[in-house]
Amino acid sequence: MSVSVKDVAARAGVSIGTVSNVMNRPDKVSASTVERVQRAIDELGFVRNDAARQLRAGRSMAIGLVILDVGNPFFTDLARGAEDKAAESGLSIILGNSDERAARETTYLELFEQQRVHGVLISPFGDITDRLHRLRDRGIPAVLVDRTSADVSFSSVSVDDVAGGSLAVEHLIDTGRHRIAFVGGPHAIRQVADRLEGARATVARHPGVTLEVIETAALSVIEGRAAGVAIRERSAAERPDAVFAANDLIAMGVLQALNMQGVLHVPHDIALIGYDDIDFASAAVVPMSSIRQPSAMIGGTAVEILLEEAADPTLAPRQIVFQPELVIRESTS
Amino acid sequence: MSVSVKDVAARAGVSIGTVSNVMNRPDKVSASTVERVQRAIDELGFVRNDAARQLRAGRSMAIGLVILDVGNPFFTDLARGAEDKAAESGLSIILGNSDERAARETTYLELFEQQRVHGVLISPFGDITDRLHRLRDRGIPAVLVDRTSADVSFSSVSVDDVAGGSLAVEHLIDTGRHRIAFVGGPHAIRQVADRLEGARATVARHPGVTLEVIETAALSVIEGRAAGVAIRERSAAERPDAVFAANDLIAMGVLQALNMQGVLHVPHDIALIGYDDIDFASAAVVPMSSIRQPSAMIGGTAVEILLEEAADPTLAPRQIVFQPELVIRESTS
DNA sequence: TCCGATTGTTAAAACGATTCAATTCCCTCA
DNA sequence: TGAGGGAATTGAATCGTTTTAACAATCGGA
Repeated sequence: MSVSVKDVAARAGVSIGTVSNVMNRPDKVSASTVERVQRAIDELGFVRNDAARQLRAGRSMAIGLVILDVGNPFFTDLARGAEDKAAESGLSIILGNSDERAARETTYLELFEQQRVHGVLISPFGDITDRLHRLRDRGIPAVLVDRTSADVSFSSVSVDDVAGGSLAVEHLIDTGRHRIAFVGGPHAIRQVADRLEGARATVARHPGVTLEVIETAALSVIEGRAAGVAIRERSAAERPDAVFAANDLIAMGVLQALNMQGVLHVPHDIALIGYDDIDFASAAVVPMSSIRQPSAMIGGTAVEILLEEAADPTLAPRQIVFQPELVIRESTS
Repeated sequence: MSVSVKDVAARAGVSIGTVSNVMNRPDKVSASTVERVQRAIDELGFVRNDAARQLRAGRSMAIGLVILDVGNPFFTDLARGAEDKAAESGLSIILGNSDERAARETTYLELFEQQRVHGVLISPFGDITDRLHRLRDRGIPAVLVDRTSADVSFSSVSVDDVAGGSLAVEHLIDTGRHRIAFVGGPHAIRQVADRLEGARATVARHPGVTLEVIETAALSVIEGRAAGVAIRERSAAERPDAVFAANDLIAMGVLQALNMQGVLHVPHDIALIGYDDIDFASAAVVPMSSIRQPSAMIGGTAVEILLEEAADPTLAPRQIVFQPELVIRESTS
């Protein structure tokens, strides 16, 4: 059925070892043989069997990447950064979407383990340190992305979310807001918790400013909209005068809800700032202020570290932390 | 280093064949043996080697999916639909982003061929019919997504883009517009060409209505913005009074540009309608009218067809065409 | 002419799981 | 009691590639 090196070797009148050499170390083979084998390959339409190569090599040329949400441009940008960097070394990325569900996260890690991937990049949701240790014991390194590791034995590439939370709230206070609401969740997600922590710390430094916390079940537009509706329906006295959303999707949902009846106006009645600075933030009903993260660079850097650790497993883990950046647009001015 | 069936067999005191049976046909093995082998597996932390399984099986349990742009929510929704459906049969999806570049598209197809994937779903960019035929000759079926195949020997799942184009322009004309501009490109992308064709046909049926075509280099927010700036800078007499964008990303870019100086107002000065109805469309500066496509269902249906063809290669190819739906929002009222 | 080095090529042994024909064991029934 | 049958298990072959040790051929130098 399928054509193998054996067929190529027969056709070219050489041994299968030589065919392999032509593909992997052409310099070890005489020019005339290379040419002959190459012609046989073309004529037969031979395509290497990756499974066989992997079996022999002991590991695959793919990197597993698990992200929290494919619907979030922040993560797709991150994935793109990772993909580009991986391609430079001839590796490919297998993308898994955990969708903020522990079961799916585990499923992907099992899959990657079975595939003997080159390494794993993960934006963790559940508690997976055991699994990551197991992977490492098997020679598969892991790097956490968008998250500093609680377990410092793993490298991580992240953004200082506490600083980002501060940056956002500081800005809201600077523009004269006093009653701030934080919208986002679940708090089990470290990024959310950190952003909230930054917000809390900053509020604490400013007497007279209050912080209300509205927890959502997920970081999605839908959840944001629900929270926004709840805010809109309050009396003016009970409403916050500013909302800090845990990410831009939540922020867009909140914005939609506030805007819906035309009675509340952003930023006049309520200022709004998001997080991630996805492309769509600047195109929103009211162009949204946000906290920018270097998403593609996070992905690229994570791949770099992963490859270094794959090459030398004794390397000490590193924690790379990028600084976020405030982007001011109409929603807070 | 790594623990294999052989180790498990030794530990459990059975042959490797039995270990394999425990994993694949437990009913063929006595309960006590199953239990003993299972314990050995757990104790040793055995994980199946996928490469070896694949090598033996002849093909992998993954489906390759090539999409035009991961940054476009339409495609990530489609991918999610495909992933969910594939998971039901224990298959996984390997996602490749061609980024509207023929070279990348080819690279992914080569990769999938080497991986002996179960099948390929592709939203084609370049001319790949030869490659797809080759894949099929090797027993790898392919289904085109979001695109009717010019080559009817392949199945496809798509949306009637000509009808969608008509729907959009019909609506613009209904709301009193006469000078319509179509923004999008490259025209080499079939979806773009079809939407334009639908637009043209509709305009032709309405005397007095003109259609101008502005071609962009890609279907991105950036490209849309550039086109929007060009429109904004024209004199009022030369400006169109409506824009039909080939997709929502382009539309959002156009919207940003028109909105920028605050001199032009959507929909008052220029009406705007996009295509795809991505989540962000309703959250735009001016909530955008759009043409909705059942993105997740396209992905799911494509996987279904693919699996059927993989099971029975003699099946006649089918062309599934969904109908698009007009969604009216502020940008055209 | 012979030796050692160099270059090109080969044959065979992995890698780890699956599968299938062959074997063992035990039970039942005539 | 012995033949026949079913269930459980085994052993060996197989998938397609890479790798390595061994071998052959060629050549320059002594």
